[in-house]
Amino acid sequence: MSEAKSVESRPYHHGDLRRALVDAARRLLESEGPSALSLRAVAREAGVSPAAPYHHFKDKAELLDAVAHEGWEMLHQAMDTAKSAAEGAHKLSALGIAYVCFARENPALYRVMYDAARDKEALPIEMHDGKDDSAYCMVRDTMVELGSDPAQAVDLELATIAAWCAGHGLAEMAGFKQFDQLKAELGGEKPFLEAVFNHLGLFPSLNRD
Amino acid sequence: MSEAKSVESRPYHHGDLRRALVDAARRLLESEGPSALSLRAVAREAGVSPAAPYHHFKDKAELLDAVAHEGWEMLHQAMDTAKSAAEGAHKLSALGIAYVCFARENPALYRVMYDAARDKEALPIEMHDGKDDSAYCMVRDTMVELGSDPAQAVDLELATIAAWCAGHGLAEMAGFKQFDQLKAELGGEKPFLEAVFNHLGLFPSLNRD
DNA sequence: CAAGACATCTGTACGGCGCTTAGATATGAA
DNA sequence: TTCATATCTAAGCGCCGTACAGATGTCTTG
Repeated sequence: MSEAKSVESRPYHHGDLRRALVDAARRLLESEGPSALSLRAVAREAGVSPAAPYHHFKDKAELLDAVAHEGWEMLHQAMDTAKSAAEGAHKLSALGIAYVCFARENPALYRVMYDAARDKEALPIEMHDGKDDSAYCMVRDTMVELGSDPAQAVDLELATIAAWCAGHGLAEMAGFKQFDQLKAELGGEKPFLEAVFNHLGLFPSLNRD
Repeated sequence: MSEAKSVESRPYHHGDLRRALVDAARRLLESEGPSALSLRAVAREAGVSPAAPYHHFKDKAELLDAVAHEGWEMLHQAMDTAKSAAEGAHKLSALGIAYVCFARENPALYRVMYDAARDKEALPIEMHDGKDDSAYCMVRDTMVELGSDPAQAVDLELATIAAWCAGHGLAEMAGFKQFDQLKAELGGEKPFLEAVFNHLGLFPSLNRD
């Protein structure tokens, strides 16, 4: 009874269904794509009845929110890693590249993430220790580290917005067939992405060196 | 029999149902939003049975394609008008503003347009007289008019892509709540959009004056 | 003008969907 | 042990996209 079956907190009589449902959703998302992600299919994949998820999520959107949330965490981590690996003025473009690469490597997940954002009309803001720890905030912080004046709050915010919008746009369109030839000429997708970012003049420090 | 009932080409016995369906879809899109746009609802709005649309469209996606197509035409026209109204170096940012404003004023339509593009993994290319007459092409042409070297084909294309991606990203995110305060500080949405575009350094001619 | 070919539309049906409700079952606290 | 409560199942509602058979109107051809 009191013995822990697997890791921690197995609150009730079926295991941790909430966790299992999110995992099942991510599995389906990868294997079948976003259009196959029905609540019933997720329940099926998790081996429970179609009504079971409603004890853990108010509705389908709330389940997708949970999936999206994990996506944002993954994106944040990917950007964090890329920033650490880059040097000085390259940190900012490294963030952009990491952002777009994440979206391109996880297209279905990225779509769920932004569908949720569009519905809520807001990017997710993740607070840790009372501080905004979102990926968006990370871009702004990096701009300051690279020389943007934090006292010029409006300019700083506008530059961050411009950068984020460009990243999102590129993330959604990098796979479009129109660009196939250009990608081939430039030697693949990653060089293509870097080249596009180099044509964005929003990073003064980028243009300088 | 040979008398024209309304304008031209009334091919058959119910009128021009294809036209009526697209109109009904656009009406529903405006009044109820994209989530209410079911094939059955469109048929209902047009006053026909749920199966009738299948004689004019292969499936729901094809109907939405037709709606999206009209959206792209409207966007193209809005951009064309804006370009004509602007002077010299301002033509490019005028295009960007017009693009984002169109998306913001027709959010549901814009969503249908890009959902279709994402599914096809391609922007629509509209040919007239054998020439690419798409809105995307219009941006590239404008860059050339403003001094970009058409011989540097790769650079020109990259700059166009960067500009388009930034426009799309901003179009999707301009309504996010995170930006409400900033928009208020800047005196509304349009000044906000202009400010973001000014922070995109992709337009050398923009930065110059 | 008659007759058949054809395009167009309706009626009906199928399976899947999101979600609700009622009832079964297991868990944890008194 | 009892009982409230959390969790899950079974069944069902109305909606969806789509298919198909048949009715109805239009056009062509003789």
